[in-house]
Amino acid sequence: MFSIGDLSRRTGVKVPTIRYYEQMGLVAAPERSEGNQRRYSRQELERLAFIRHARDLGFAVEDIRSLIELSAHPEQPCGHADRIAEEQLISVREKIAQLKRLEAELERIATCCNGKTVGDCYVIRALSDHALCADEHG
Amino acid sequence: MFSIGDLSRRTGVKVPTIRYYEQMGLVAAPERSEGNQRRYSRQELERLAFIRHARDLGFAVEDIRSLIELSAHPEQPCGHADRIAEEQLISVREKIAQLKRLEAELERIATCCNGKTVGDCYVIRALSDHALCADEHG
DNA sequence: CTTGAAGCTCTAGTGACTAGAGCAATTACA
DNA sequence: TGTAATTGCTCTAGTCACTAGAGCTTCAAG
Repeated sequence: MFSIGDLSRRTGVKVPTIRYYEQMGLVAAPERSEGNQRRYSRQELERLAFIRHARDLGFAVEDIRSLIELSAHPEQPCGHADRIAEEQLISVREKIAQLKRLEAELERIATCCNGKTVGDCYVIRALSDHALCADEHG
Repeated sequence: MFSIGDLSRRTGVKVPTIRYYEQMGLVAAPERSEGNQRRYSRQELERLAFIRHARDLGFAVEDIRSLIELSAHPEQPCGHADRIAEEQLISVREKIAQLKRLEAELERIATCCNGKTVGDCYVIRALSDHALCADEHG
């Protein structure tokens, strides 16, 4: 049996976050000690590790809920789980592409500032005048 | 003079967001028509375009507030504006690196699922068992 | 048996908006 | 000039995924 602090240390999920997940129904309400403290089993540790891992990978809490439901029915086809992961992959790729555009523009902005005062600072000018942008964004 | 809707169309910032920026003090409260509707000048249009652009580049509202304050003092050295842009560039690069790690793992997860049912689905297994990860994350 | 860490519940705050209710003003057209 | 559609107004509350703090109780070590 693990206390909520044990669970936190073992999974890297903060204590208030574990309680928040319980409130959201992502993890079930565990047993309690006589003094009303949460006591977790190994199974619950594993579920929390699963959640942690999925959150690290950027899955939304709602997606994680779906994945958990799916894993509770191991006899069903796994197409749905696949689709969730693929959608996540697509959205990660989009974010990367977007961020690379930002990187390019920020590089241009941040490295070209030869002005000495704000009045001729390229950072400010570039943000003021969209025409200075090399590519379209937003 | 522009109505809030004009401003929205010209800058791509949604109407409620413009009002929110006013509340946050990012844009000044504009003149009002006799019937109490907001009326903006070209200067205010330009400031909003600046904000929009900076938000697109991922600057936090607080950073934008700093940049606006800086641009109000064009005689000062621009090192601060530079620093904000450079920090932004660093954080964008970190996000890209992180997302690339996610992409790699999601690719592995989403494309290797040869199972027919959830019970042997790689997506679920990979999320359950961090040991299947090729690299560390989180 | 005491002390200090860890736990409990509850409320409220974060950032950057977004949505909706219930009105008032403006604009386009007849 | 009338009227209907559109746009605007304020205000409150909701979103996501937590995080912080108050004020109390329980637990584990010495």
